[in-house]
Amino acid sequence: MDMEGEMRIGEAAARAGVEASAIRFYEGNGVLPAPERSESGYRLYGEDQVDLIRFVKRARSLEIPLDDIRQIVELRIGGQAPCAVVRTVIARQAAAIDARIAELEDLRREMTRLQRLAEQVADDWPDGACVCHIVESNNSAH
Amino acid sequence: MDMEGEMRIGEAAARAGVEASAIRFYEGNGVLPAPERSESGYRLYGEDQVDLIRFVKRARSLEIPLDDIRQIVELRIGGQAPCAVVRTVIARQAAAIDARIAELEDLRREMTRLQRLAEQVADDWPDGACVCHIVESNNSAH
DNA sequence: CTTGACCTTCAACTAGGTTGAAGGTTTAGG
DNA sequence: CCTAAACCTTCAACCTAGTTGAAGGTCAAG
Repeated sequence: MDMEGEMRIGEAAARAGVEASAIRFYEGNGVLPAPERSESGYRLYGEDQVDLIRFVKRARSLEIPLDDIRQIVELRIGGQAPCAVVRTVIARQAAAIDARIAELEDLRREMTRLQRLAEQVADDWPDGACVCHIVESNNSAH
Repeated sequence: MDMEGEMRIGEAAARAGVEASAIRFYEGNGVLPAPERSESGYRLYGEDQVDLIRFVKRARSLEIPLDDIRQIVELRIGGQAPCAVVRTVIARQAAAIDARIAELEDLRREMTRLQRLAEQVADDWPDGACVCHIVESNNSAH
């Protein structure tokens, strides 16, 4: 019942929904283990490896850093339950996302302020008014 | 009245609030013009150059791409009013920020869902329950 | 036996810088 | 005068997370 190594990288990539180059990149960076090779040197993957690739894809779609993913994958491969680490990583990522959203909302408010300022300038000198200085004249904060 | 080139890169950087290495990087990438040099090869900046560096810093703090900033700086140096481009760039950047915020809010909702799922699992099997599969079991969307 | 699809490795590119090595300059103090 | 600190120079490597392309090997079909 040795069903290992049924497919090459192209099919594994298609099944997991990533590009083959991404799989090679993950392997090269220690995120995924080196798979079997055919006699001629082709990488060969089984269903379980495809599951692992899917896991990495899903985690990346949550924008979790590869360093964190690598840790979790290592535990899984080592046969240990990565639950605690998964919880920690999710919490950390949630916090990072919150922080980034807050940052971007600040920026967005600032952009709106600049746009209103630009309109104002256009109202004051309607004929080809100059908006050039609205960016440099407001170095407050950030 | 030749007051050009009163300071070296360190002071210019300090006055503009950036690192000297960033100024060299901007110059090397055509965002800032090459400044005068002293006999011994040191870069020399005047107040107007410092203003230009401040402008770049301010624009970067709005996370405007260097390509856009370079365009605006080129117009300014060429003596042309960059107003129209500034308006366009601000609008484009505002749209980009909106898009990114929406993306991150989706992610944030997904993280919250995962965290609730993890609690649920912990409730069902309170003694060292396994959360490992909550990430890989939800490949919907994204 | 050739064509095309697939695979291999390695290197370069993306954005926006930071960090460090190896070496030259300037300035203040002894 | 000499030296040590602080400053400057250029160039190269590193960061994230891959993608793209070159040069070449493998394999099935026609």
